[in-house]
Amino acid sequence: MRELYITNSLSRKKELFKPLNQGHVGLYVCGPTVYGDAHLGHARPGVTYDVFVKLLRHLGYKVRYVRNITDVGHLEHDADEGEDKIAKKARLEQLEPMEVVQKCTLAYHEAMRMLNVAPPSIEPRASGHIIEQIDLVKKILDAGYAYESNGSIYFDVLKYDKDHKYGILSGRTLDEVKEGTRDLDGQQDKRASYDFALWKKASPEHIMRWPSPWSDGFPGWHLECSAMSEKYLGKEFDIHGGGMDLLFPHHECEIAQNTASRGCSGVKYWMHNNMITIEGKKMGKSLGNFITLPELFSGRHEKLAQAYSPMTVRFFILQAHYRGTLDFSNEALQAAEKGLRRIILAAKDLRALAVSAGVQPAKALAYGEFVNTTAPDRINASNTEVRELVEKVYEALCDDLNTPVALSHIFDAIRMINSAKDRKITLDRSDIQALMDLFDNIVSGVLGLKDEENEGGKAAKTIDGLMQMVLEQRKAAKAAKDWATSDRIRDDLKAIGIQIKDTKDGVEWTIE
RNA sequence: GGUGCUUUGGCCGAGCGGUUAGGCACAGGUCUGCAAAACCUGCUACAGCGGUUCGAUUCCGCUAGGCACCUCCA
Repeated sequence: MRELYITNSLSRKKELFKPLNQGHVGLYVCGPTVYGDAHLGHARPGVTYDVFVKLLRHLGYKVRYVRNITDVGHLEHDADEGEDKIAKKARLEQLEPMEVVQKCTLAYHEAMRMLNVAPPSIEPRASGHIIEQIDLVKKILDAGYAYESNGSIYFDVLKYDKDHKYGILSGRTLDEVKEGTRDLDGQQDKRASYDFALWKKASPEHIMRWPSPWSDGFPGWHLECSAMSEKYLGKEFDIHGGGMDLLFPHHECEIAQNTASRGCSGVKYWMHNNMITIEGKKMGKSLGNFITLPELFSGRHEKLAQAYSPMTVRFFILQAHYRGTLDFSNEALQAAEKGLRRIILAAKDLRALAVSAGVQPAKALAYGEFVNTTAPDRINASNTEVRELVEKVYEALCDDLNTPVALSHIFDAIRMINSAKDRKITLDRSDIQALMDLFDNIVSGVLGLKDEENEGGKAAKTIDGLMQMVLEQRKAAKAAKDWATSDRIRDDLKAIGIQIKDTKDGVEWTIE
């Protein structure tokens, strides 16, 4: 199997990926807290880990991809004292908390589907794993790394730090954590400000509550990922992913919980995707720069100059490396839209080339006759060149999922395809086959870039038929040198968003 | 305040101790009845100041700006 390197947040270095079990990968990614619309920020990990999983599967791994839904325990303002996000939303909208959860989960799924993000193998919910979480709390208590206080259970960070060292992922020492932790009101139950809740006793008005040996209450936020990852992937698994903002404290606490309960940190490789920023700043409700995915897809937001299709958003995300921040702007999205279009059109042209594969173009010239001597060598495509190019794409993807570099090589392939279409170069059958494989397996398969226009199905066929009729008219007009009519047809089509292209091989058209 | 990251051409965004990333935009050309598309060509940048080196955008230090985490966040 091809070597794959990923940046492990634990070491902050690129490491060769070695699965715990030959040929199998266990991957856990922190999913959304379902209390609001899916937003631009959700698209990043969604797309990133989707590409990662598709790459792993394409390389031949069997992947179990677990992505959770947080539907309880995630509190506002402070991890221990705030109101539950979902309960708050439910109160505001006068819904059952589970109605909020259902509504938001469906919306999230729909947004992911539109982005061509495949569903995970397992999508467990925190509320469906209360028993496992209570069990985990018991284990941590038994191991002596937690204490009960007034019906709530807290993790004893100080004791844990003495035995195991707290902060291995974030690179913080306990002293640093102490200094950075604010002292808040209502923390009297905790021995130290940096201790975190494993189980919280519910106040009388708190509606999301479950019985436990300690109190009627609810699990701490960090608990669910430890409990569910162990249940579905085992005490130790390969990769844990999530957004960089979760690195501390969420993932740090997971490691502490895992180690305290199972004796090992549980995760071999930690992967973190960076944030999408808007005007250089992280997206957040308080900053007023919050864009949801439905808004993005419809263009209905004051910051949006137009609507952007899901594929445009996907391509936009893939044009940057997942570990870097990616800044949203209309200019960047518009550039992405055009870049994506180029890929989609090239894919169509390639299919057309493939149909006639093996048939040398009638007017094909000898190599030297058309090559501009000042032109770079790359237009002189050859078997080796296509093969090298495909190899580079794989290399880039296996080098810590470097999608921007992979795309840059794919654009080189597109230049080849276009040149072949223009008969500036010739591609033989094996070249075309190799390029077809590249587009099917990587562009469409792994990167998940698909032709959105071609999804209409029935309607597309009707339009196709109509277009043939219209173009027939135009052809007749042209034959009669009735340029006024042929131009009018072209301009009228343009006005309704259909663009005509006269090529050597006939007329092509695209919907803008 | 603590910790970490970052600063690339008009815009987005890779990368590396010495060789053109790529996309978008822009300009010129080829093709075409015209146009569009496509193709070719041009645009060669790495915050500032020092240092290491035969050589630094790439390593080190300082200065300036930006960001993230430390509080819920993908």
